[in-house]
Amino acid sequence: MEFGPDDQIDYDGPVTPYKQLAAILKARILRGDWLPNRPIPSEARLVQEYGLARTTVRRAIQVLVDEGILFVMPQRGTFVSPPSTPAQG
Amino acid sequence: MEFGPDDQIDYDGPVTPYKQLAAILKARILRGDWLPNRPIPSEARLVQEYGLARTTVRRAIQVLVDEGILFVMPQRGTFVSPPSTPAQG
DNA sequence: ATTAATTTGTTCGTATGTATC
DNA sequence: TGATACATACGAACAAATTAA
Repeated sequence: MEFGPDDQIDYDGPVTPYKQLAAILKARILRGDWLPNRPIPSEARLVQEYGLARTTVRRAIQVLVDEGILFVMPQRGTFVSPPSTPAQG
Repeated sequence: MEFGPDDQIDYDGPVTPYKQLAAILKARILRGDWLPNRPIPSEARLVQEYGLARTTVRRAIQVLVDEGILFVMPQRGTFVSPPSTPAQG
């Protein structure tokens, strides 16, 4: 068994909370909880939902932004990136 | 009663303090004081608790890390390794 | 047009760990 | 032994743009 993205944060675990949240959000996206070009819950909402500080939530989001999974529209929200369309095959 | 890892360090004994501490920590882990994937007390805490220098504490921890009993997550803490599950007998 | 609420952006301070010198 | 660096987390506050009423 290994560390997987549950729905709860393990504060005392070896994996930092922001990495846990990043994994959780990624899993939820892949699961289809939020669709491409659709916003994920606001930072404030995620703070509530997972009981984390906003800085921690933002760090998790930044991870997924760096991975190209999310993109941010300032003052509008954070959205699920559309599937890569290389060459428009 | 036999010779075993007590809770106190014998500075005048034949066994070096860091080896004594390693034995103590190992005993406490096997006893279940700290569970798998859970952090053991911080280095600073162990320094206080056993009255040892930090270098000594770290040396003791390194022994158990080498034995696979502990693993360190930088900037996070030192954790008890999960039980090896070979073949899941 | 005003106002208020929402949402991301930014910064500061405090605390806790290990890492390093 | 002591000091500093680095990574992480929480809390709070404020700015700026957007949106809704």
